[in-house]
Amino acid sequence: MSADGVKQSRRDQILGAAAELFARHGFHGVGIDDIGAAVGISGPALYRHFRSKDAMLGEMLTSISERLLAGGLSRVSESPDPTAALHALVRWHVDFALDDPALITVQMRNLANLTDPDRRRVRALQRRYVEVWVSTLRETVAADEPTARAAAHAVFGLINSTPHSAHLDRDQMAALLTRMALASLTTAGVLATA
Amino acid sequence: MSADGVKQSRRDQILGAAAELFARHGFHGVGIDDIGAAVGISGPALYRHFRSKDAMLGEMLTSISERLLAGGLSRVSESPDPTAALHALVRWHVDFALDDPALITVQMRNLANLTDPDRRRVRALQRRYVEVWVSTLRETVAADEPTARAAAHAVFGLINSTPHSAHLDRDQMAALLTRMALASLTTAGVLATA
DNA sequence: CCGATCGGTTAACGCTCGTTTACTTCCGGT
DNA sequence: ACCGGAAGTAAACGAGCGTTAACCGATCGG
Repeated sequence: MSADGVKQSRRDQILGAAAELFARHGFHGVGIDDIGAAVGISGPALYRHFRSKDAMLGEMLTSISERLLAGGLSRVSESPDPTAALHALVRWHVDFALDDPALITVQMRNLANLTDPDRRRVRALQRRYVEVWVSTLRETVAADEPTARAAAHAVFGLINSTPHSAHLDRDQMAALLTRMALASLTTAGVLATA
Repeated sequence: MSADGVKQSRRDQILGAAAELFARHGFHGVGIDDIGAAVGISGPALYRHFRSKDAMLGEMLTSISERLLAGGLSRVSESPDPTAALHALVRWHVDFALDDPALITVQMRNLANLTDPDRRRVRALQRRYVEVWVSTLRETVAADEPTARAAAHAVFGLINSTPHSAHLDRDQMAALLTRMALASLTTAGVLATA
């Protein structure tokens, strides 16, 4: 058992089940026994894999934020120009939200339930991710920095609305959200400094 | 004490404080003592005004949903044509979100914590509100019904992002959100059925 | 003047739930 | 064959919290 292939899968299985439950019922609305039951073991057995319930949420949100940031940075760096970068960012965020609706929901709603050091870590990562969007926006449309920041948050809200409306199939939903996001950001006069 | 002028103010004061706390820490993250302390009384005194903690959330969300629906219906009925109605709806929702960020946050995040009958009531009201948007959207842009529904939810997400980014002053924020929302909905080709 | 009611207090109860403990079982390496 | 650790279980503990109980002062209509 030198490598961590199998061991990791158990941790990831637990984190996945917990994410689903946290998304549906909220962090405090889910008991340790519920999480255990969701992966076929019962209750305190989870403490063989995580130090505490808080640690589970911490690891979950940290990993989400890291993945978002890493993906955003790589999309931007691989884009030939700022406009392409903005399109790539939108697609990246849309794909993430559609592929992991539970994770996106937990990240949106459960920041407040993090432990203080975990919250600092996660918010630092989130700030850096927002910064990627802000600088890309400032290069593509003429917007002052606070406006670009507010617009970025607004687009996150738009894209992250995915869990609340699953009535379209994945591809149509992706196309719709992408078009709406780009229209809200790039339509002439929307972000321009008054 | 036939009229309810003063008595209502105490209830409303409690509901306002509770909304603020629920928005910041989540329903289960707030104790009955915290709510009491926020209005200067302590703990169980709240039971002179509400049957239970659940009842507080129920009344809060029901009243939000009723206000949203009533406002939406009246804006639409007072508009001369569908395009004006859509603009009025956007303005109405933006104003609501900016004036009561705590209420909007609670409504977005704490539906799951409602009692079963309360949740049924609130979701029925929300469905009717969405329906107002869907029918207005279908009259203004050529969109099939599922697309219009998904677009409505997406715009709610965009507008409701307000609590997460207070870096602009109210009027600039209102103008920005309104422009972004309208652009995402009315830009040619965005909602058109492929 | 009086008594009921309204709004508040503190103390106690009881349940839920995260965490710990003690014990078992299985399996891989020497 | 055997030892050790990984992974699981059931039971107990302890804190937190929603709710109830018992009690008290003020206010106001008759």
